[in-house]
Amino acid sequence: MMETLRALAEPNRFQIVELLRKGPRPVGDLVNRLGLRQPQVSKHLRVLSDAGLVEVRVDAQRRIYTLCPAPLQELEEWVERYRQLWEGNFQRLDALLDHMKTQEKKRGRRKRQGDHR
Amino acid sequence: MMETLRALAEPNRFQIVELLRKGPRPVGDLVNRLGLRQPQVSKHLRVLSDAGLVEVRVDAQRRIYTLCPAPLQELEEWVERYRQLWEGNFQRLDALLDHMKTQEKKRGRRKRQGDHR
DNA sequence: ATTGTATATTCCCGTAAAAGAATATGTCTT
DNA sequence: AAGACATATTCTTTTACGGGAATATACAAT
Repeated sequence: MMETLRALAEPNRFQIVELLRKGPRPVGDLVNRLGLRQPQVSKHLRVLSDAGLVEVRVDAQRRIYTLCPAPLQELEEWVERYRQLWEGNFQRLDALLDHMKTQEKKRGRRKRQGDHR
Repeated sequence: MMETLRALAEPNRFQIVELLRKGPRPVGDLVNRLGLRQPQVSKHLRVLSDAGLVEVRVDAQRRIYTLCPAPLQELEEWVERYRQLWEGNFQRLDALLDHMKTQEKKRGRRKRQGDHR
């Protein structure tokens, strides 16, 4: 998950992923579309590959890169756990309770020292 | 979008977001839960704030941070555009066609030079 | 066998960004 | 008013990472 995010957080890699969304592409293709030089593209592809975001298929001298669903799927699942945020504010409660609990100690400490607020 | 990803890509900030998912929290609370020092937490919160991921509510000396839905919602929408990836492989087609088009030029060039493969 | 083409890798450099330490700001308590 | 407390900001140091240039690898074509 962290690795996925790190990989996507770089603008050029993000673009690569966007391009690959439409389908697999060889490196040269990507080099043309992005304004980047071939070595940098290869390097970015390496990072994406390490993150499991892309896979290579070898076709003679060409390397055809394909987007991998898994990490994106994971990302979606993760962000979906945040739905409650914009689907009603039934959060506040436990957080506030939790917060009050944290304050207890300090309040107690103060009382012990004669806090008569 | 890019800013959201950049912000989330840092492990500690990611943790902060995870913590805030359950509800708003003051800074000190976060400092306790993460193993971080207060200034770093404040700095990370600054980045998250700049990315629009959190908002502050002032409560006396406390600053209560709350997660903002919008950027996460955007992120979800973005990743949802990738659903087709794991919901059937009806992609390949246009990509391949596109790829073949790119190859035409070169093939033509080779032919002109007497490519009799 | 030689040349050309597609891609990957290595090394170096500059910059951005994170951690550490110290300090500033503002509010509360007494 | 003085001290404690919670948080933010600044400055410095260190580390990570992306770009550039050169080179390596591997397959293709003649």
